[in-house]
Amino acid sequence: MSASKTRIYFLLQRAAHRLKTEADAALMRDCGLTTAQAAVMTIVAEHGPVTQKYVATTLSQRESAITAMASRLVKAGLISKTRSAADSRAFELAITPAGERALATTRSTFGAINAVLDEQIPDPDMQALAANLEKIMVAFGNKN
Amino acid sequence: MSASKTRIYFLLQRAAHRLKTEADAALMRDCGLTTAQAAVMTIVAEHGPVTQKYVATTLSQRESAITAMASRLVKAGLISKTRSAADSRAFELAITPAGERALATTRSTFGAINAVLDEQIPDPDMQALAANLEKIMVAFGNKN
DNA sequence: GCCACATACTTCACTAGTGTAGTAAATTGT
DNA sequence: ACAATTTACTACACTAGTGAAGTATGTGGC
Repeated sequence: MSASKTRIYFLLQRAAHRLKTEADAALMRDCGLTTAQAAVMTIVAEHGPVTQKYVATTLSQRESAITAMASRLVKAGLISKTRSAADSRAFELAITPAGERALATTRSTFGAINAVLDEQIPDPDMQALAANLEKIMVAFGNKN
Repeated sequence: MSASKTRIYFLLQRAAHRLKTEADAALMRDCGLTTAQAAVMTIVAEHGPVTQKYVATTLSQRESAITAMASRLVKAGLISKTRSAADSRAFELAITPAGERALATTRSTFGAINAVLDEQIPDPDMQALAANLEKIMVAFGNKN
């Protein structure tokens, strides 16, 4: 079963879209966040003060996407954005206490989603899935 | 390796996003289409005249997304949109000759993308990946 | 020291999707 | 037969991304 026979491109996109839509609805209901916001906030929270460029590269996105996302998160009081002392072109993004609290509430929501995934895809298959997705990441990208 | 340990949610989203971005760029360069447009046109071309509801359900999207997409495709002359004789609430979407030609040019572009995927993920693994993505489709959705 | 280039970010027009609230046509129950 | 409900689609405000063009700051070569 080659890529073309499995129509793997569209299958991957549809699976990702369905999962995203479900996760978005659950996260919005439980935490008032979108999954895209949670992704950025997780990076900011885990890797200390980071530049927008760092977030963009980590998420394989353009800087302009992060400009818009950061302004929404700052407006919502979830992250802070201050000029870097070391490089006055750059900004430092940091998580706020409110952001930390919001992020904490996402754990159980993602926990529930992961539980459904674990139920449907047991351990060795999950590992294989992760490995195959990593291979796709390698095949397409790291042209950062 | 459970879902949470592999961070499977974000891994899947990033892999899908990278692949989509690459495919979008290649398709725009070669055929002047986006992958989202190609997805809708493929459905319209393969399943004869279809309603917008059918396209929305097939792609796990809302009808409002198809309203907007259809109007862009009609504007570009790639599909036609006519009132259904059987149900005058509904429309019938059909591919135009220009749409057919545009869609034909996408084959080799998707062929090239599939070749990269096949190179990175050989046969048995590709089959496993497809099966696991199908499981995600089952776990999240078919609430149509 | 300065000029050319690279880097960090912004802005804008665009595609593409959700979700809610609406309209008009079809269907169903009694 | 006709009211209530469902269905197919639209409109709108919103999030979220690309890609191209622009600004301002940093950096390396000479």
